Amino acid sequence: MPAAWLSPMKVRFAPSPTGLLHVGNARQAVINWLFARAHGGRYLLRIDDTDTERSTPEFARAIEDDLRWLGLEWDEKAVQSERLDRYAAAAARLKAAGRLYPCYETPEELSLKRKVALTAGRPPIYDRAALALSEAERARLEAEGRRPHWRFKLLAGEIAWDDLVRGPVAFQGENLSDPVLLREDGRPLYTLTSVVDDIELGITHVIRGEDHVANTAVQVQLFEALAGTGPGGVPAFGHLSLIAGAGGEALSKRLGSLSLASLRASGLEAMTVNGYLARLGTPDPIEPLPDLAALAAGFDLARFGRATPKFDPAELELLNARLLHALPFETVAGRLPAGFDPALWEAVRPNLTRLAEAEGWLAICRGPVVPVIADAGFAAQAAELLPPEPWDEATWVSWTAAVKAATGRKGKELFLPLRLALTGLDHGPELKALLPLIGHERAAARLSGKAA
RNA sequence: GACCCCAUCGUCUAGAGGCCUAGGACACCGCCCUUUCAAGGCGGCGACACGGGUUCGAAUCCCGUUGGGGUCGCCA
Repeated sequence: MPAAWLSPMKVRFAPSPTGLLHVGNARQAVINWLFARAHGGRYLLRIDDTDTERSTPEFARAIEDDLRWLGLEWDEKAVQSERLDRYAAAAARLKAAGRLYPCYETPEELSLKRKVALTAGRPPIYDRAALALSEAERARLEAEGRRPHWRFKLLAGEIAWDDLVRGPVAFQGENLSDPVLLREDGRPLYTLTSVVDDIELGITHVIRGEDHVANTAVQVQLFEALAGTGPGGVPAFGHLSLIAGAGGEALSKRLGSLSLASLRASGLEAMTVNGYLARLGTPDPIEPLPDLAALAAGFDLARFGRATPKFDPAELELLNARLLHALPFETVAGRLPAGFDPALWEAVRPNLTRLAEAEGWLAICRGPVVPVIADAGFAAQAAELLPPEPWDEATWVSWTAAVKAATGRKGKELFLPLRLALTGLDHGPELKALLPLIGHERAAARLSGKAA
């Protein structure tokens, strides 16, 4: 019996709806999805909206729209703001176990402490002053009207795990700061909610950015406190390197136009974005692939390097064009303007950078097109030689041969004026494919200088 | 500032001491094909950050320098 059946793999993508999805987030989403798909696992979308000040339903909706556009459908969805009772229960257990302790410093006091530690050359780790408070002191603070926030008491000693992408990673508990799990107003914080959900929703593999490595060290102890160390306790972790801008600048801080929504609005194909994000940072070629299944085949987390790759929008452009050039008609038919057929698509496809450009070529066939004619005599002569319909791909060859024989023109002298007259442009798809689509009536009119 | 990670062609990377006069993909350049563009075929340009070690031998190991990234929130 396959082990996967006994303990199905399950991953999650957990965005916080405090902004639009950007390429960095999207990369995590794609990679998690592919990982689940490649291993027959499940994919959970978790909306991390515990930051009530910054989270909005609009952003949550926009994120879901972006994911659907990419094709990253989720098997399950959880919303943290609907699970507050779970977090409260977990916090109660931690308090009972003596791992959660009340602290009374104000944010101002804490930032002062950090500043002092920093200038003294010490790491800005919480000094656990609250742990030394006597019962009487706590009572006095409470009497002053102070409400506590609660910290998780970290254990000293090594915290180690075998990272799915980074290999062995180790931290010393004493070098870490006790994380705040409950705010003064009682709201639970990410460090807690994430672990509670990972346990209760059965997450087996946590794949996230390397900005979370230190969190993982802290959360490993939380997993152990809440779920134990046995199977089903601490999940496996993989920390992907973050991506940088083309200039090497950190991306997370300069999202700028790199939101997924802007990429989508610019007319890129979803598979262009998926393919680029799934391959960047791996030795596998960034290549046009028809669908997510093709990307999932051979997907291996271990292929991601530890260095920080650069995200280059120009690569996206190139990939999009290559993708379009290989796209079968059936795949895009629904997104093409009415009037497109396989023949026109085949003719036009190699000239596209963006799918939206296809419409322009349809207009060339349908008209009206204002012809560009430099030599009216030549054009008229060519019009005379137009054979009667029906036309097919051979028509162009036989017609231009006849024009060549009659006028003595050849090469560029022959072909460019015809293209200009027929399409109004000096470049475009092969005319042997376009001519039958333009048809006799319009071709004749255009060659005689009339818009048609 | 402290701690962690990283450092090979323009870009993504292969490389786990001799197989490397460093391989691939994309980009770029040239040729072929071609009315143009694209596609395709063939070819070319192009890199081990720097300095010390270790070794018979280093892109590969060690130390340092420099550069880049990350973390150090009552954000996630």
